[in-house]
Amino acid sequence: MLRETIQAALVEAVRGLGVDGEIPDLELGRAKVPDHGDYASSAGLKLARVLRQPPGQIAQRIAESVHVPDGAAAATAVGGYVNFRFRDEWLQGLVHRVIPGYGARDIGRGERLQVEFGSVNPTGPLHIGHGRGVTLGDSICRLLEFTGHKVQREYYVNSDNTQTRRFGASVYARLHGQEPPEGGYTGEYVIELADMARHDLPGIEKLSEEEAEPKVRMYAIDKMVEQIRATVARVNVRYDDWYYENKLWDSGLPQKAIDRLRATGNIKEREGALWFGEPDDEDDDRVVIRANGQPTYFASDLGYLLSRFEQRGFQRVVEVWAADHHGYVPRMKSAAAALGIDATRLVIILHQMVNLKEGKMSKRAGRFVTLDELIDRVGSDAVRYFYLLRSPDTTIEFDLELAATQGNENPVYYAQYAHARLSNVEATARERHGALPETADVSLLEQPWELEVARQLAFWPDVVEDATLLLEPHRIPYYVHDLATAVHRFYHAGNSQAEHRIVVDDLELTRARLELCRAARHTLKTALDLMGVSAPERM
RNA sequence: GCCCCGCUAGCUCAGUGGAUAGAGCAUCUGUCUUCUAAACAGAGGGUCUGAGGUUCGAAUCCUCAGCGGGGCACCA
Repeated sequence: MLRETIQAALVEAVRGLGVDGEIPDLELGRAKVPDHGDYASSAGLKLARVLRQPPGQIAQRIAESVHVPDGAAAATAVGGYVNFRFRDEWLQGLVHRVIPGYGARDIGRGERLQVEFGSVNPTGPLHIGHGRGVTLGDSICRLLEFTGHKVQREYYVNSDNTQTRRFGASVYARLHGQEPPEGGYTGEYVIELADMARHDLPGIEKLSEEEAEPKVRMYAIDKMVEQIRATVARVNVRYDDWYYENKLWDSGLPQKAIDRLRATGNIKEREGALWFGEPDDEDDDRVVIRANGQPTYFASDLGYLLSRFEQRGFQRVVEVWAADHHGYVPRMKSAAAALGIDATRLVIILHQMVNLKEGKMSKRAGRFVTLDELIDRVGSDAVRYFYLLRSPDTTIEFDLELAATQGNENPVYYAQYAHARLSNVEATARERHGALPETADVSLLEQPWELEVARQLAFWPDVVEDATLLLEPHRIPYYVHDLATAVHRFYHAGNSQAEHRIVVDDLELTRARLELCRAARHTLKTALDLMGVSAPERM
């Protein structure tokens, strides 16, 4: 990967200037102005103090001595900056080296990690806010898998908590033709679930409430999980495991965690309940076992930590949560630490909410717009593209009217169209020319719009690395857009001047341009795959 | 009151402490006898919420303030 190579060359050149101690961050990054080249570093400015020399002079000496392997890029000093520009020959050669899966690097070295995402209470259909979590989590998994991590994708199914009990009670009430209890679930689907339960659980109505409620609840939860599974599959989201809370209780891990924390002084008894907190500080204490003997969700989460970090041995766990759970982050971190688990192994990604312009969502009232409805309206590809386009820190204001009327102006088509065009032109070449030379002479790729495509390809590994290390998939659609722009220009050059078409009479030239098409198409496909968006061959 | 996120072009948003702050949409002007016009070329549009501070250098880091959203349960 070139960025890393240049960074190393830069450091070596700085050593050559006689700097032995720690070298400050030389700020090697993408040059923002085309005149400055492709990568730029403020090395001269950074070292001015250490070397007690003018920045321009330092940059000059670095530019003269720096050795970029393979002659990949040329260095020039401008002011205190050292700028690097790709050499055409290197860009041409790169085109050959782009194969399917280009950009993958073994960053993870086989690290076993779990990504737990989308785990909403199975008490109703997924709405558009949940859609953000599942697509974000799924793309994080795809990135990690692409970069040498061993990923397990998990959905934690709450089944025994207050919310799911309320849900079960609501279905039970409907089963008997009654209104759901106070604070229960009132959606139409609850009535449907009651009808299904009546059919699938013969005699359920005759049982006492005490006997019937758990059966009805588990039945309804299973039905909801089934529905959630079907919904996420529509947006290409896959899970390895659906981990049920009741399995956790059966394992005894929550009790084991509590016992351990009691020994460390993190579990305290007060007002008839068990609390978790710092041994000598009551301020942030949270209830683990209620005064009535019932455990809270926090008790199960303690066990869940042990399940993953100890019993199943994940080196790292990534959790994707909606931002309304942010207050829970410090508690989970301190719980992990108290259990003897290095808290940095627990990575929590928060994403902001998804709002509708028309008004607030309310799950209980059943007025929400479901993820299924959204997919029906705009299609899976657009759903994923739009969710992933935003940084997790930004609230999405979903304009349903606009989303529903989207056509040409939809950015997902821009990227897909580039892929389809490339596929089409390759097919056209086969039709028109039949057999082409086996190998391409990439040195024939010398037009600026051709080299620009290659230049974009050169940046792809950087994007993959940054997105992986920062767990920020939104970098991918922005890259896809840049690459698609280069592709469209490359293609379009042939619209105004026939000799610049990809398929021309000159077989050697055609072959070279097809090689560029192939490289760009593979990279577009790879990037779209990471987003879970399809790469059509025809549109 | 405390905690989290945001505030960048008319709108929606990018932007690892670096040079002249970008994109899409919207608006306006051009380009199909064509390998796909779902495209391309171009134009206009900015007090990066405000005030201090750190730094050779701040949209970016720190402090304070404002506005918007979210959270502060023996719910999850």
